[in-house]
Amino acid sequence: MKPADTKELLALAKATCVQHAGRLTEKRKRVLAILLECDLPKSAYQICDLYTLAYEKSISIMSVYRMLKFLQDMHLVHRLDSTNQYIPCSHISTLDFHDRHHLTPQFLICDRCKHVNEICLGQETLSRLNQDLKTCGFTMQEKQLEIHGTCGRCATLGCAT
Amino acid sequence: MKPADTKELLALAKATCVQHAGRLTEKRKRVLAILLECDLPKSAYQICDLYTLAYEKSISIMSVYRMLKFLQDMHLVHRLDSTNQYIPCSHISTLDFHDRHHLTPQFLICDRCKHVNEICLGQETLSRLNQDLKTCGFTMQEKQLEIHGTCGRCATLGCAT
DNA sequence: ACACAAATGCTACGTTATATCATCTCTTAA
DNA sequence: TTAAGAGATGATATAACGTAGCATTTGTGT
Repeated sequence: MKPADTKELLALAKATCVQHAGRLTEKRKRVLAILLECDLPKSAYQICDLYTLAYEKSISIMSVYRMLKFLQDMHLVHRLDSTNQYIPCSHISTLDFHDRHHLTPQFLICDRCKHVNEICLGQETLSRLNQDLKTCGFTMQEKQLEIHGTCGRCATLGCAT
Repeated sequence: MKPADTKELLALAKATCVQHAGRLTEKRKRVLAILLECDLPKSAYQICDLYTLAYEKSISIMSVYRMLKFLQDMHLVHRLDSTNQYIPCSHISTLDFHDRHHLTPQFLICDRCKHVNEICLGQETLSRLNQDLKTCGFTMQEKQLEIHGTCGRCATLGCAT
């Protein structure tokens, strides 16, 4: 169920980096590639291990964190604060940094199978939510929302935890 | 801007624990008291330090985690997953465990002043949100939502980060 | 007083993350 | 083409967050 080929996505990522004066070095590209090939979100330490396995060359955890930071700055990777994990952006193939949608993603995190679905809530729902928050004087940040629950597949299968 | 006296809240907490077959021991009470006296959310390690300061007796971090776990089970304390911090429940003075509202709080976290406001979104907003998620096949968990942004006070003051 | 369960102490360990300084590499401009 | 400088990576140390497992103490009911 991959939306596009990893190679293709890496090429697009490269273009995006060039546009934004960032260098998608070989190692940074490898870290992104690892995430793109994963079905599930990974921790920085897991990425470190996968890197060593895949490229037969170890990399320090420090470097991994720095590369993840870079990829986040380029909007190619998201960090899930509620689980301390990282996933590739679902919109690499359609990256458009003038579109604010991509800056305020919502993540549906299945607590059973751990899959994450990056979505954009309906405009109406969002404005209704913002309106609610406004009555508290609160302004929602242009920041992701992490919603935990059960995905359709797991609900259907009725699979155990 | 404390909604009620700490002593009073501790008494209510005690009653709640008794109702639910939990023992609010002296140490657990102290941990809760520390949180009740704080304006801002605290990490487990901060609570550990505050305990030592306040009671001139050190406590192991292990114990703090266990006490926090107990207080969470009693719904007296919430953990903020996005920041690894703890806050007292805002509803201690009105605790009613038959009311599902208290089981699905939303937290408005100000990224400037770090204050947290525990709210309950309007029923209409929530159902609209759930409806949106349903189109993705997703079912939201009976779990808190942590929303980051700027509180009214900070927005007014225009204070810097 | 005894027996039992719950709570706490204690030690060790595992995971997540950052600080700092050294080294390497790539780009640019003289 | 090479020197200078910025950016990227290496390497080491340390801080922050969290759990496992077993020993000891405390509290409750009989």
